[in-house]
Amino acid sequence: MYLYALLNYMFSQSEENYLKAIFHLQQNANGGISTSSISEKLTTKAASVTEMIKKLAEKNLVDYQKYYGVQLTETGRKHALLIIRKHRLWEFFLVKRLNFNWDEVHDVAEQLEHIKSPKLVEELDIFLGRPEYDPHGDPIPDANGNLPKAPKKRLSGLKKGDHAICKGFNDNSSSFLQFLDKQNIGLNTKIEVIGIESFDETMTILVNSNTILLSKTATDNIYVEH
Amino acid sequence: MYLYALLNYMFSQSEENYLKAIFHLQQNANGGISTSSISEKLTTKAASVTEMIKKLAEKNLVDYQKYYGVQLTETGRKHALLIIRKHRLWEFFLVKRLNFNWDEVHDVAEQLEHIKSPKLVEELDIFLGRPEYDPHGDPIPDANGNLPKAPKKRLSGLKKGDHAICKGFNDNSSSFLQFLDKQNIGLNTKIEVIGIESFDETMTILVNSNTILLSKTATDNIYVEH
DNA sequence: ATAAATTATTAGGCAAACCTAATAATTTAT
DNA sequence: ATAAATTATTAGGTTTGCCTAATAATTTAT
Ligand SMILES: [Mn+2]
Ligand SMILES: [Mn+2]
Ligand SMILES: [Mn+2]
Ligand SMILES: [Mn+2]
Repeated sequence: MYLYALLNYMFSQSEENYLKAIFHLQQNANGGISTSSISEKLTTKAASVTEMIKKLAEKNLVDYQKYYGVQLTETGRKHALLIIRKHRLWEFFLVKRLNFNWDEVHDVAEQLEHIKSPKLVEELDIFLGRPEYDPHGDPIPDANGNLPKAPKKRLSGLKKGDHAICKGFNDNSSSFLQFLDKQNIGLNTKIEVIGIESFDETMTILVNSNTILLSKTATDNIYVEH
Repeated sequence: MYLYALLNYMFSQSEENYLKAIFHLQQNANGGISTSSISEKLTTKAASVTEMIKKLAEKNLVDYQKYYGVQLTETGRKHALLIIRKHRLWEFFLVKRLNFNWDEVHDVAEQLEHIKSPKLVEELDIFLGRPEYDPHGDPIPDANGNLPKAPKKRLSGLKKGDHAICKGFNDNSSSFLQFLDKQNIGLNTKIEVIGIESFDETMTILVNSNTILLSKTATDNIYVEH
């Protein structure tokens, strides 16, 4: 597709990182994305964000209204999804083919997602068997930017006696992923809720016949299918 | 290895491209590498080269004597070899795993060679079965920067009646590689010299029972084992 | 040996992507 | 409704890596 090829060579790494950040911020927000939230996500200063936002608006990747934040245009959204597609395909590759652990792949994928080659993305996708989810359970957009949107439910929403399967995480940080490793919780792990403390919502669950305690913070960050 | 890890995160893409260019220029030259040759190889202006060279000298990657060109230091050479290792491993990956043709991989490898992750290089190498040669017949340096140095002989040096096996090319440009494809000449192709025109050294060779004519320019650019 | 031609360096600028400090607009509190 | 606090923008720098034009050193030709 011609548009795709064009899109693919047009933007700098920095611009791509802004698009991705705005896309992710839009997932849990309605209305314009604030300068400060972008600045926090990218650990840059607000002044730099304003500057970049103007450039992105110039290129029709975002709609920008001074003092009222930005929103991705359709073009901006498509390109953000392409970067996310590449990020997640590479993470899958690293874990499933190169023996990386799931807590080691993010930083490398942050680099690989900027490699510009439409053929590479397509062939990698084929090579990997067109995976639908990355190693953290996050959906991989297809070549047209379509996301298999499975509505996610938090483990913290379950009740005593409920059975569930772990399907993803809100927090993909190495430290949380390593914690999950220690508790033997991974993608598609079967879980049973044994009990919930009334005073702080600490949850007792059963994982592979082991009893484990999880804080409310932890259970909030675990998505399940129920 | 600590030195390796340090090296691996220290240099910009631009600096790495200079190191690689200088390394390749040193292969066919003795003494200092001239500013103009680097400028030509990287298609930048001489003034930019002088500037960058000073920075590389500052970082002890090259020895630089004003007006007499540069030479890589041991550290510079090690790092150049790491970039070349990555470049060639990725080319191998693209051709052998992702169905790229050998004339399509160079530009993508130019991007991939700058990805910074020692683990990625090592795991990729293992995944690919520790290949010794890239798809163009160029040797892949090992993790310590050692190159399997097979002395290369030009096809143009052979005589009527000689048999040989194609082992590499001096020119890795898409156009030359595509020309070779058309003539059914690839790595390890068996060749027999049928005759050589005395006036322009055009060579008649036998490839898979087909008779082919190759210009002196072409036979100069084909390396053989004999 | 000197002049001409070639090659390299320096000087001075520019664009991208950051920054800090100063100012302006909006939002929240009184 | 006004003042205070918060958030965003603008103004003015910095660094990296590139450029052109001017100058300097080296090499080649006479
Ligand atoms: Mn990630
Ligand atoms: Mn992920
Ligand atoms: Mn190459
Ligand atoms: Mn190659």
